[in-house]
Amino acid sequence: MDQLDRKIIAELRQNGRATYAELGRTVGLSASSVHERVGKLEAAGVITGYHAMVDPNTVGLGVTALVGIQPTDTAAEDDVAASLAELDEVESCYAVAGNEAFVVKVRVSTVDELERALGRLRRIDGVARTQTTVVLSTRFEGRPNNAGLDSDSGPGA
Amino acid sequence: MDQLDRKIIAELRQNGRATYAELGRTVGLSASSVHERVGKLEAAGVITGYHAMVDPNTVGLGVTALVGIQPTDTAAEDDVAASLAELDEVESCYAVAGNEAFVVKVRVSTVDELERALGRLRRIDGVARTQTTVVLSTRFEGRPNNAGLDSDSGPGA
DNA sequence: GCTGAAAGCCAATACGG
DNA sequence: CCGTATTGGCTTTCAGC
Repeated sequence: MDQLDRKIIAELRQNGRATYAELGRTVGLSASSVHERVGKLEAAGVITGYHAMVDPNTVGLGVTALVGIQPTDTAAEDDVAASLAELDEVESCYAVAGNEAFVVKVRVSTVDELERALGRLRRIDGVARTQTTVVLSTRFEGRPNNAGLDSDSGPGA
Repeated sequence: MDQLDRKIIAELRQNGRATYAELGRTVGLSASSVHERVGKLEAAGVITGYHAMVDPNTVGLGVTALVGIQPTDTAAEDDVAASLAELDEVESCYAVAGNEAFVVKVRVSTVDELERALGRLRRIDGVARTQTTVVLSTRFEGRPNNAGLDSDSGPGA
């Protein structure tokens, strides 16, 4: 994992469909060298996949909410997480410190759907309470954070 | 935006590097038709980009936190959002309903770095208070939510 | 809007330094 | 670990339906 790898990663985060030839031109390597490096980065689990980003509003997912989940005293967190994973509308799930066991991001089409989704969340075994924060607008999201990919590991590190 | 487009989108969300030929085989179209459809989806803003996903832990970003941001009474929210966007460690930013104006996701290398990042957040003009929730583990994240991409627009819709 | 064909480019592999 | 070479597949464009 040297500077060249970091440049390749940064480029692929920005353009996941960049060709090896393009990447080679950007970082100053041959396409085959880039191919080899990317293969190793994938095998090492650094690059976990490539995905098209879709504007949620254009596919009928205009309502987003962040939902804190308080478990019952006897709940097994892994079981709760597994149940959360089964709900399509739960896009992300974080186990957190604090009063709540999890914070999940939920995306649905309408406020009506949100109500139904929250009902499904509360019906999960081991879920005691939910606390919902409605997202009014997404200012930016999933932005490439290159703190670990530039020359230093972040401001003031 | 018909069923074929939805299948193409679902496929590209899962594999952003799928070739047009592959997509064509999956959905039952020629590569050139897929090419044309994808171009239109990109032009229409449905597909906003393609990105490699990177395991944060492997690039020195092992600490994640969700930070609620309470603005001062006189703060201009757009200015605050713009300031948040200038910080590399802020990966996502949502304007939310409730006590707080924003919830942001912060990713840094260490707890020390988190402390410094929170200091930078609080120093932003218009930020009165922050409330930080440390993420203990990411169970899943950014999962393809195909609620709007399947035949119906979600469970029970 | 889809197909099929043609030209150039790329992916993937193998091999040599 | 990197570069060159090769083969087959793919992208991209365009004519035609």
